[in-house]
Amino acid sequence: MAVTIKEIAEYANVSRGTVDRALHGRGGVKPEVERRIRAIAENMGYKPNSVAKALSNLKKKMTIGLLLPSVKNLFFADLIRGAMDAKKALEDYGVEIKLVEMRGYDPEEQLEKIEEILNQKIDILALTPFDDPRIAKKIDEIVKSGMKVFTINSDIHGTQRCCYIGTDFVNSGKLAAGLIGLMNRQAKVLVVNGSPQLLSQSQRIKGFLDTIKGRYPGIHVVDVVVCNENDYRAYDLVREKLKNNIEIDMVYIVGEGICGTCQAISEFQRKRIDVVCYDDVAHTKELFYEGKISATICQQPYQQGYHAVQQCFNWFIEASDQMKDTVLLENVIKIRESFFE
Amino acid sequence: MAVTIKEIAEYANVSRGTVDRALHGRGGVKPEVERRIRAIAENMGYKPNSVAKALSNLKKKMTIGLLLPSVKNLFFADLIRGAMDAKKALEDYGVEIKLVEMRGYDPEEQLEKIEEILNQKIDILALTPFDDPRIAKKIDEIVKSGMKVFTINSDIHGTQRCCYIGTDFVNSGKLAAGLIGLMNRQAKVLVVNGSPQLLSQSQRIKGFLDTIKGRYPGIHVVDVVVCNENDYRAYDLVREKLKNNIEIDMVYIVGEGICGTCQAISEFQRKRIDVVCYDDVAHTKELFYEGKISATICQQPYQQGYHAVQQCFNWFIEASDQMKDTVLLENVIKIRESFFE
DNA sequence: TTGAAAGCGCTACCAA
DNA sequence: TTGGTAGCGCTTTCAA
Repeated sequence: MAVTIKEIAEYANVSRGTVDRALHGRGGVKPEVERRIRAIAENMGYKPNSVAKALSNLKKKMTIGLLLPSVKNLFFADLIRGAMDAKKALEDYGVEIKLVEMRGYDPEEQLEKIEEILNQKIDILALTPFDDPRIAKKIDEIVKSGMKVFTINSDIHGTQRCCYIGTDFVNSGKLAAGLIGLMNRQAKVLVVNGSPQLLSQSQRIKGFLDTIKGRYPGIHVVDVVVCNENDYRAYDLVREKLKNNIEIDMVYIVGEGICGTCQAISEFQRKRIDVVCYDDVAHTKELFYEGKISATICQQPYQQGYHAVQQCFNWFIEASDQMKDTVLLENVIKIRESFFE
Repeated sequence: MAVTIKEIAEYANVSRGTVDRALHGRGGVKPEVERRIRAIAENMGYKPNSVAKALSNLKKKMTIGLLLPSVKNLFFADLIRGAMDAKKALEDYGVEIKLVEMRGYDPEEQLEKIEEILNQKIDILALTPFDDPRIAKKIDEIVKSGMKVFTINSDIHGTQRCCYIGTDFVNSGKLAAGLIGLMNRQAKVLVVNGSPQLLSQSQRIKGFLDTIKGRYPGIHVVDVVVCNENDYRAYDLVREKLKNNIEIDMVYIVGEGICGTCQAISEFQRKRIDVVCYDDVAHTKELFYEGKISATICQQPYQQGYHAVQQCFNWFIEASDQMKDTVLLENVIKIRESFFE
């Protein structure tokens, strides 16, 4: 049986209360006594029992404010599912979640939503921040006011946030390059970018181009088009590019616009064109089934949600010196056989 | 705040002890009273608090006997790491692990080791069973004696084991076929089998062949060789096959023998040959770095170990009717860029 | 068949 | 600056 506070108290000839105060530096203990108790605890190999601690702290609920750009977004629906499952697993510890959803990528709107969620008596803020200096500033204000802030799925640099839970976008770009390299070392690639101003996508493209330059010099990027995350725009753009650049045999879709792109490709009957894209959403499975996508690189949204809540909880119960600054979920490559028997 | 036993007791005008006995069917409660208490609990939406329960049960340690063919095996070293991390996370709940390691695949030896581990006062047995009727019989005996048995990494059919934690080997064979199909729809494949009598490998080959037949008719299996999990044997066999079958441009390694196979290939200078294999062990990373492997399909050993301990714990604290019969870890595809920046 | 009460290990509050 | 004690929710034991 592990060492308990009670045992330390007996050994040190003080009360359990004093031991508790000493070990947690709550003050009100004579420095000399505190040192002695600390030494004894160290010596006996004391490790607080987290279950007892949790039970004792049950009264204090911990509420996580979760702010996500998730309206009508299947990726974030998965993420929320993960968060809610984690919440269920931690319910007995008193964990609660207040979810605020928004749509689109407007920093001003996000600032408003942040205010809204802060008004709901939360203990921790977890959000997917937009890459904007106003948001960064707001986050630092919140942290300064004493609240912990966690970033999910997308990080924001130069702030005092506690921890980022998400993937490495540069790496996911490299993976795309590697997959294309495996399929065809002489590939002629059309890149379909969703929105260049999104950090995630620019990082992917950076990783992609770096890897091609360094390791697959035979691969040629024919063109890069921007579809503004819109399927119809993607459809038009890809159709035109395919018509005018018959050498294209590979399409790399960096953001949304997957359905539109695939539609344009399947109408273009001249040759086989492989598609590499991201995530597993809406029609991904169907497109694999029809052979329109060759590979997709997934961000594990469910895991992101689950781990985010888990991390918030960990920080809440003990914000020790060496907590994780980053929890990186692996980029998972999926092919047709990942989905079908 | 959630409903507690105390509240139910007050409402029902009985003591907390009676409520506990009634809800858990511990006996010694008048059937009529028990029904009434049950109804009230149901009505109030009672859900026992797992933290309090755990604290209360702290005295009873739970010891998992873990029997693995892990001597000098890096794959299982990872698995053990996962199990130990899970144990550390559950230490405060009183979880202990007794590890017994063995080497090789001899059922008789495994029977002995099972006896050895049973003598150590364990509450639960978790093992990687060999696919042998004697082992199956032994497992059923153990289960009949009242102990729960879990299978890790490799299942054994037709037994009363509680839960299998591992991957789907048929699927991992299908994935190999899919990857090869992406790289070259006309591939001429040499299959290097480790040991045909291992269920895992025969299942992989089954999945592989099924998928090729159904979906990649252009792929041709030139030959299947058996290297008995031995690198030197693999080296000899592959070297000879490459010499005599110059059309081979793809090698699918189903079990061990990766280093030997790669060595033979790199000595064979005539053309580019892609390699698809399993797991991430010993020299995998190095071989990727040198470009000798194109893709590997990983079983997530760490996760297997972690989830195994977690599942044992879940079953131990409440063996409800609908526990999971299987925990399937995903087969994870890795390529060069999964390992290097 | 039931009630009462003593823990499990930790926190927090009040009194000294 | 300390000690004492009452919980947190559940289990278990002893008496009644």
